[in-house]
Amino acid sequence: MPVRAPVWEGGSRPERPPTVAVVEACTLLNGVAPEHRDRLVSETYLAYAERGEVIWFAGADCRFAAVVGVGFVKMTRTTPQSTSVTVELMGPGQSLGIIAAVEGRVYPLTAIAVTNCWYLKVPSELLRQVYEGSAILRDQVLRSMSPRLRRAHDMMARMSSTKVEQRIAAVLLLLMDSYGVKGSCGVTLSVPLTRQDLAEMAGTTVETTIRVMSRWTKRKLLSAERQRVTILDPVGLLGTETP
Amino acid sequence: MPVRAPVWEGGSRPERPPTVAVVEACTLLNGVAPEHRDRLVSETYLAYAERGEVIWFAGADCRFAAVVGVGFVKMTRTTPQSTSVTVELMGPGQSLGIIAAVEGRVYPLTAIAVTNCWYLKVPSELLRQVYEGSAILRDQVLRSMSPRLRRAHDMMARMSSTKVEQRIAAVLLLLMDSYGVKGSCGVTLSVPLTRQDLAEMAGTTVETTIRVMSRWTKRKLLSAERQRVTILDPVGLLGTETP
DNA sequence: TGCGGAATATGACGGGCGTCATAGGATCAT
DNA sequence: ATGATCCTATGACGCCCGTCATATTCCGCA
Repeated sequence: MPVRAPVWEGGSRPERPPTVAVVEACTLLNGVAPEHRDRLVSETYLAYAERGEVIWFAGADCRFAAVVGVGFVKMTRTTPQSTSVTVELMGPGQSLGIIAAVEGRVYPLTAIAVTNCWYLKVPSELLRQVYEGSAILRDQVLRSMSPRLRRAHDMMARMSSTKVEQRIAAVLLLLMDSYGVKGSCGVTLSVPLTRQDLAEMAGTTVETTIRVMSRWTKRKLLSAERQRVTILDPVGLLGTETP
Repeated sequence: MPVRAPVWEGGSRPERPPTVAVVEACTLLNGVAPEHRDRLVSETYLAYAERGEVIWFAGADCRFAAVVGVGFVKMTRTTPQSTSVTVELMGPGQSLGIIAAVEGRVYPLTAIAVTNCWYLKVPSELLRQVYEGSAILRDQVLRSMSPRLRRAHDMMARMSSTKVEQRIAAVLLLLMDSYGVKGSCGVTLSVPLTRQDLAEMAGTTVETTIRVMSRWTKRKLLSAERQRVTILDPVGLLGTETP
C-alpha cells in the first residue's frame, strides 16, 4: 500500500511547489537524460486549479500534457445519458494526457481538479520531442500503461456487479490501495472526496452512497467525516453480502 | 468499423491454420525483423481449444503468450463474489498475455475459448528475447496498449450505469465496433455469443439479457437467433431510455 | 457575528431487476 | 429415432435503489 502524501489538509490554497520538484517527483519523467530534464524544467510552466475547475475537456485538441504537483485530479467520461463517471484519479507525481500528447490526438477524458491543486503544463510539442529522443521515457510510458490497464480491468470487473454496496466498497478499497495512509486504527484516504465524488466513481447516486456509508459507519466498518474516510475493516466491506 | 472475419460458421472444428499465417496476421508481431519472425514461426506451436476450454487461469505463472489464429477468446476476471466477468474479447490476429510474458508476471486474467479455436503458443522466454531485441515490437506493444486502455475506460463509463438496458446496449455496440460485419440490413456480430456470454460482459443475468433482447427484437432494433445477433438500429439501442 | 451554500443525513414511494421456477426448441450423442 | 444437454423464453415475487422531498450540520465569507 503506497503512501503517496500526507492526508490532505483543509481547503486552503496549497503552497506553490518548485517546477524542479514536480519533475523529479514524476515517475514518468525522472530518469530522462539531463539535457531532456533541463528542457522539461525550463520550457514548462506551473498552473493552478481550484477544486472543481476543468483542466481540459474530453475531445479537445491536446495542447499540453500535465503532471500533478500538489492535489488530485479526476479523469471523467460523460456517458450518452450525460452523467459523468470518474474512471481514474491522479495524485502527486502522476501524469495525464501523455498518450494524447505524444500521439497528437484529442484528449479522451475530461480532467477536473478534485482539490485545489498545482500542476505542470508540458506543451505537447516539447513532450513529443523528448519522447522521440528518449528511449527511457518511451520505456517508462510503456511500463506505466500495464498497471493502469490492470486497474481498469479490475474496476470493470467489480463495477459490473449491480449491487451498489459492492461497487462502493470496490471504489473505497481501490482508493485505499492507491491513496491510503495507514493510521493508528485503519487506513485513511489522503484524498478529500465528497460522497458525490465517490458516487460518481461507483456509478450511483449521492443519496445511496450516503446511506450505504452511514450503515457501514454504524457497523464500525469505517469512520467518515466530511470529505475524509477511514477504512477500519477492509474485509468487512467486501463481506457484507454473505447471507 | 473493422471487418475482422466472416461471420462464424457453425460449431464444427475449424481447419488448422499454418503457423506462418497466424504470425503474419498478428498486428503485434508482423513488422519484426526477418530473423525474429523466423524464430517466432519455428519455436512456437499451434494449439487447439474447444469452446469453453480454459487456456490459462488468472494468477498462474505465465509460461507462454498466445496469438489467436482462428476463433475467439474471452478474458475474464472473477470477482470476490465468485461471479466471472468478461473484460475483453480477443479475435483473430490479436494477442494475449504479452505483458505478463514480457514482465515475467502471473496472468492477470483468465483466458477462455468462446468458440472452438486455434491459437499460437509463444513461450515467454522466446517472447522476452525478441522483445528485448526488437524496438519495433516494443513500439507495437506500446501502440496496442492505448486503444485497449481507452476501450476499458469507455466500458467502465458505460457499465457504471445501473440500468441494465444501457449496459447490454453498450456491450452490443462495443462488440459491433470491433467485430461487426456489415450485411444487407444491419450489422452482424462475427462472434457466436450466447446470452450467457453477453450477460457476463454486461454484468447481469441470463434472464434479464434474454428479456431485454427479446424486447428489442420485437421493436425491430435487432434480430437475434441462436448465438447470432444482428443490430438493425444502433442509435435506437442507446435511445431506449428517452421518456 | 450572521448568512449562504455546500455537504451530509433520512424518509416515502415506485419501478426495475435479480431470483426461482417452468417449459419449449435446437443440436448432438449414442 | 431418442434422449441428453444446452440455449432461449416467459411468468411471479420481492427487494434494492433511483427519485423527490426535507432537515441539519458544517465551512467560508462578508
